[in-house]
Amino acid sequence: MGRNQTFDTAAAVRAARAVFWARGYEATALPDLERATGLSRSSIYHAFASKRGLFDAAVDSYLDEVVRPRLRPLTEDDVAPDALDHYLTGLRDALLRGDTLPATSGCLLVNAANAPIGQDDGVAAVVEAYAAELRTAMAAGVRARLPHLADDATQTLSDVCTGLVISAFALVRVDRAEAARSLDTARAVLASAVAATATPR
Amino acid sequence: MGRNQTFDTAAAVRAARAVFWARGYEATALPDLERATGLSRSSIYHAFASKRGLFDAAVDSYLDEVVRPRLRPLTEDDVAPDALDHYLTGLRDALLRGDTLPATSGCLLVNAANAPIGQDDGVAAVVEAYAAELRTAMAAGVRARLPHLADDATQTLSDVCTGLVISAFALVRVDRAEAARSLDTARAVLASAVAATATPR
DNA sequence: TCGTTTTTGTACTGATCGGTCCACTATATG
DNA sequence: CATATAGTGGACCGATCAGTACAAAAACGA
Repeated sequence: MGRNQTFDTAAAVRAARAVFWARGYEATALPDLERATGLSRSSIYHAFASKRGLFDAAVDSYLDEVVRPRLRPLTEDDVAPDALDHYLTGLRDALLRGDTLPATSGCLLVNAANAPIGQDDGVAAVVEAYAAELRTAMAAGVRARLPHLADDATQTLSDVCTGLVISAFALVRVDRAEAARSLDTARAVLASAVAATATPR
Repeated sequence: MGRNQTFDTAAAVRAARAVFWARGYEATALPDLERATGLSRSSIYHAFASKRGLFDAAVDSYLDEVVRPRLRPLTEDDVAPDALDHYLTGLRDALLRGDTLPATSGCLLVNAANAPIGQDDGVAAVVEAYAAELRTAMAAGVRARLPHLADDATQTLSDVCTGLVISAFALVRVDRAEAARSLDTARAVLASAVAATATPR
């Protein structure tokens, strides 16, 4: 009983997500969100209770629709040997590709971590979990490429990749070339580890 | 002729710097700056012309009084072999040391890069220059430790250190342990490069 | 003493912020 | 039909924002 919702919630969240991604939580004003979603303020508050509620929905959708799809080849049951290299080159290309959101605005969550909203316990927990997810995926990629590597070397290598991915995100907004270099460095480290294992001197 | 300035400009900038560092440019309000500096709004505008002017002064003082002193052992004419490891452990300890500004708020410039103020060309240029300065210092540290390393390996190694330092800064606010891990990873990579060079198999 | 500069206090501007409220219309079920 | 929910529009709230204006006081050199 009662009227059905006419707009697509997921689409509205995606539109809001783009604004939060590009401008950050604090700098995004209600009129921006009304414009992006095509919804009136009343509808926004009806559907999401608050600006913060919409942001939380945007973060969820960011993880589900942006982060995890890109990470999938590294999180599935069997991981291809070149999956990690593909991830790094794919991300590199994305950061260099014109005016896309990743290129101009990096990572929604890394941005949030270094903004006032990052001090919020809930947001901090999400970012922390994201970093852990990233690190697990990197480790899977390293293991797929170098199955016989010692555990501590595997961990160091995946921590290197994780850190360089994060630093790439932290730098894109200001220096796209430096961000790409960061990802190339991760690939170089990986390649030299492979070379060292394949042809021990 | 005329009254002399009674307050210490450098001290006022330091006080403002701490607020910008902890809260970011956008979230810092004029009353915050009045409280921190002990100056009235009139005096602030008289001395620094604008909030932005004070921020620029804070950034300069951050580079001169925070960044470069810590980097000095790596930027002087002759660099000690263990200077880079000292830098990394020193930074690691600073990020873990209680309620200091680096531990709670990371790096003023990395924070600025991921905030709306980072879109400003002037600020972006400063952050870019900072990243370059960091990378040069890391390279000097690597060369001091491994003088006979090939050029490309030296560059990769210093890029790894630079990236892991940046990622540590990008994560402290949200996950102090992960940030420390990032710096430990840099040290581990460095150590294994040393081991590989010292005892080639 | 006289001008000059520093510094403060206070009040103000115009704009924007997130959020609320309400009246109204539209569409669904029963 | 009644009733419940979806959605809009617009006015409004109190708070806050960066920045300005102005007068007064305080400390300096000449």
